[in-house]
Amino acid sequence: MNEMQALDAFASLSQETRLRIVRLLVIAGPDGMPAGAVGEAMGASSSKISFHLSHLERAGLIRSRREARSIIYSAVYPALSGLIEFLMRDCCQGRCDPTEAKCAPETCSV
Amino acid sequence: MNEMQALDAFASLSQETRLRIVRLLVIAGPDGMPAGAVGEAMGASSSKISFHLSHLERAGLIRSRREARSIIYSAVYPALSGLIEFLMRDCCQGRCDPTEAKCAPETCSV
DNA sequence: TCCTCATTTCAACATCTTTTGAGATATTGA
DNA sequence: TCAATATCTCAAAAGATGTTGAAATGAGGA
Repeated sequence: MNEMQALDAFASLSQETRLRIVRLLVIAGPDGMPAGAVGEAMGASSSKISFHLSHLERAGLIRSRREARSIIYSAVYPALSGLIEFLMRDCCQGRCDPTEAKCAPETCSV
Repeated sequence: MNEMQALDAFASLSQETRLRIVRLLVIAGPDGMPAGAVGEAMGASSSKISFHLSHLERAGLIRSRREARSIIYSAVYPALSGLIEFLMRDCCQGRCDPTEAKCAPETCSV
């Protein structure tokens, strides 16, 4: 995960419809769900959903596969968890380990 | 952390200067650093830095305290780590625990 | 008190993002 | 092959966000 990827990912997640789509797909699990079902869950037009789904896919947060007539979208879990790793990298100049537990900078400074 | 707070946080992190400020403050640790030093590190005008610092503070990702003439900014760690918790909530319909370790949905579906 | 330093505020402008609706494309079953 | 279904693309309009430079505020020291 580099800065540019992180920026794209955060931009993707900063939009209400897209954040909801990601959470829906996180809950759905690795099998994912078809674009149409996502659209129905969001109550949004197909072009709107398509726009947001490709935005999320370009950012690497979800991916798609075709299955018969449908295109199935699913969450890319490592991309999501990689975001916090990127944010917390070098936390407190390396004096604490944010991957071990919740980063507790009170315990690692001075 | 609710949806609106998460949207604000992600929007804050989706801008290059702001993402760099947060990473700088994460590395700086809980003591933080004055606005002027942040601006110098970014090579940006004071009004630009001030705009982005208040954006981040409004989103709850950083906070400030006055110390003599300077205003010292520091990262709010729980707000940062709360972001992934929010994203991963109910992951795979609760069949895996994303806070325990990296969420491994391969092991929790079907 | 007055001056200086550190930071914030403001308004105008430029730029980027999202929504809309119409039409295009791809896959399957009759 | 044709019709039906599922999804995507595109351009224009609307809306949101970031940048700039000048002026305002607020704290501390002479």
